[in-house]
Amino acid sequence: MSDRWAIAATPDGGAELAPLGPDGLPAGGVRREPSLVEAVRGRPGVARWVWRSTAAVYPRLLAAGVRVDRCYDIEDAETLLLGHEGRHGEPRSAAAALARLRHAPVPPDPPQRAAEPGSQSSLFEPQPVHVPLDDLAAVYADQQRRHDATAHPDRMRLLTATESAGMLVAAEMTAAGLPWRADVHRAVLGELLGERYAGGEPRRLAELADEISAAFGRRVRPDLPADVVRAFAQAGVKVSSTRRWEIESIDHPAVKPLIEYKRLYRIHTAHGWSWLQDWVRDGRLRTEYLPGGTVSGRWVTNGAGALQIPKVIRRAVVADPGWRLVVADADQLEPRVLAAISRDPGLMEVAGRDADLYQSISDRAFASDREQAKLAVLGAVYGQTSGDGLRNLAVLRRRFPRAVAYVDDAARAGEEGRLVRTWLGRTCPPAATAGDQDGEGVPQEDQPSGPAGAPGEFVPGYASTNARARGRFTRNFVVQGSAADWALVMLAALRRACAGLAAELVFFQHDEVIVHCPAEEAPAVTAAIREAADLAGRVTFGDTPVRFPFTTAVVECYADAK
DNA sequence: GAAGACGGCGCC
DNA sequence: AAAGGGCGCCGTCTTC
Repeated sequence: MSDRWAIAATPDGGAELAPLGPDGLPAGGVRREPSLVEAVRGRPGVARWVWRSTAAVYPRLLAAGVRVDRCYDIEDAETLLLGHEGRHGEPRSAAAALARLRHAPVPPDPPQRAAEPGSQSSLFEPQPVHVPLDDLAAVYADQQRRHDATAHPDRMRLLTATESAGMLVAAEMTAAGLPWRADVHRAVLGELLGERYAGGEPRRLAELADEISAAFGRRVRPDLPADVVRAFAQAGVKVSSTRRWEIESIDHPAVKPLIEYKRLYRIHTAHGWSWLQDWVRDGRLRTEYLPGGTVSGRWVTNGAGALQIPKVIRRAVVADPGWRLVVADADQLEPRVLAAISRDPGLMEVAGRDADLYQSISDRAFASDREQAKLAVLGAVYGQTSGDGLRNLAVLRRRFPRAVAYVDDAARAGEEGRLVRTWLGRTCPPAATAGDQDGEGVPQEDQPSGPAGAPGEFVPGYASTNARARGRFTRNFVVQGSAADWALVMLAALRRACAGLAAELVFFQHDEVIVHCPAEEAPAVTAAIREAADLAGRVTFGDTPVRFPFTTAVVECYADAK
């Protein structure tokens, strides 16, 4: 049996499929079968399924109990390849890719829609435009050639293959759901917010609002920033906003209850009773994971705000009876990634140990002040512009010149309007936002774009402010995005390691993963996570001494992991 | 009444 | 001590 097969779902639930030859085109005749699910189930020897879109095909297979080892997601690869080619805005559907290949009019992409609570999500929507299998294969074969034209074809192939694996992980996590105890969640809400008055207002919020009003000497609505700013002004305190960092140093009796109100109000509105009603069913939090949903390659979720769950609410994440949660958190991922991509000798040396990286850096350069070292590193990665961070950055630059030069170069590229890429080749979108001047982007040749910033009307200070913001973005992009590259490779390896176990991946959040498994599998899962991290370091970044340790915990409740 | 901007804050 | 990067989602306010 050929190791790669292409498959296309037909509108009646059937499939067209064919084995692919070395050129990526069908090597035998195209078969038509009445059931997509049975077509895949009956061919366990296929090493990689090439299909239009994982989100469109795989949930149906999972619902029927069919898993696949590997896939190649044509529309995801199209997105990555277009980005690398500096053509971010162009339609990415298979139909569009085919039209470009045929020099035909290119159809726009169908609009995305947000998840609605309780719906089965976009994953079960009907196919948009049916692309016949021969045409799909033609697009695939052309994509293989386009990989060869990139700066690092081997890395680009790894990127598309790995993000395809990520699509499988995402569909499986979406189908599995995160174990969620609604009764525990309700108990936490009761403790924090008190019982609800008629109309849904929690007692504790009402009490805090009263305290705040009493402190100001008049009725104040703490959920209205404008009202709070006015109240402070009447009390003789000028504030430009009611953000916590701005008001917390003010000496006024309203500050303490106000900050507490904001904390609890947030929990009530974003992760309270109605959230529970909307997103938790049958003991699982239901959301949809979207790999590569951000420009840097980080994932997003569609629905439930599942990557922003407050720590206090994590008490509701509890393993099934007899099962455990293996919670694993990569230690100081971003500076380790910076060491690997910059190949800075000093930083690689400290990142070559499992010990706390910020502590190691502070021992070398910051008189053992870990917090200062951490702020300096984050300042370098985020583009800090003022304060202590700048002085610390100078220290960092002296000790780790290549690492700092790497992010400085990325920042300069951004300020000059050039493209930057992650280690594996994910490319940041050009500065000009969709639809204005310069629209069609800048192909490979990284041309300097004259005076930095936007063409068009010139407002003194405006262009340079934009250029600096752009520099901070590209500076961060190369590190955050390369960390996302690594995380994707790690996830793919971990998924493979869990294939023979009952264990399943149930959560992934940038540098943290949760596996739900029978208690007796927990040691094997823990070992698999460490092996996946090591493997990902080697596969992603090649031959470097940099290590990627995880902090792992085997717990029954997520909140006990930290 | 729907859509979008904005302030604010949770997570990494 | 100062207010950098990436997101999603909420409620309010504004606009059409």
